[in-house]
Amino acid sequence: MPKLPLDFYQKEDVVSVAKQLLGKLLFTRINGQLSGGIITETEAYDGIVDKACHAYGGKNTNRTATMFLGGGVTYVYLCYGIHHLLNVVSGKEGNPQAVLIRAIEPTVGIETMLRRRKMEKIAPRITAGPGALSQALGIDKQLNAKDLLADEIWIEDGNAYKDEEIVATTRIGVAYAQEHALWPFRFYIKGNKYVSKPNS
DNA sequence: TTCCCGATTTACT
DNA sequence: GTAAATCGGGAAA
Repeated sequence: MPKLPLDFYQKEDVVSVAKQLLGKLLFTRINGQLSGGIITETEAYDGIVDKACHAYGGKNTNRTATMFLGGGVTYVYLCYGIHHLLNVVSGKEGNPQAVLIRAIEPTVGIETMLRRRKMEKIAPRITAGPGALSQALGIDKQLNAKDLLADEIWIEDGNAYKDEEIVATTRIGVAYAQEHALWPFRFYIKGNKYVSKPNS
């Protein structure tokens, strides 16, 4: 499958990008180890107007500078001192929008993922959840601000899902964002097992 | 420089 | 169901 083109990421509508990323194929090649799978769950972070977004209010710091880049690069950061979270930056340069990749369904390099996660057997929890997904794919801060059209981490075209096959609900872990925590910016594929929280 | 806290996961009680 | 792990960013001083 071909990689997604730059203009896919540079659309200004981050919610639409988040929905379209469902069913696409995310891959990493770390130290020659290829692994990846189908994106099953995403969340949108809508730049300066979104209290849950790190760049809310136009906050541009060492960390958030990555989100101000043009769409088509990664934004990886450490959360709770333990977990690396993978985002895809979208929108035009200067507009700090991003899509958090929360879960994938593994298709390639499953042995590699099992080893990284110290698991013996495949189970949905291997890549269901943003911290778990990053660990399985070998993602850490070294992969921040990488070009998604290069050969270290990239996304290929795949399935497109219709609205009725997508569930839209509230984001997770952003209660501090007050009323914005209620925005239905989390999307996942209906019925898929590789989703970070129990379907409801 | 100090202090507080997080876009989470996992191991316990 | 609840809590501990763990470190770097960001705001205050």
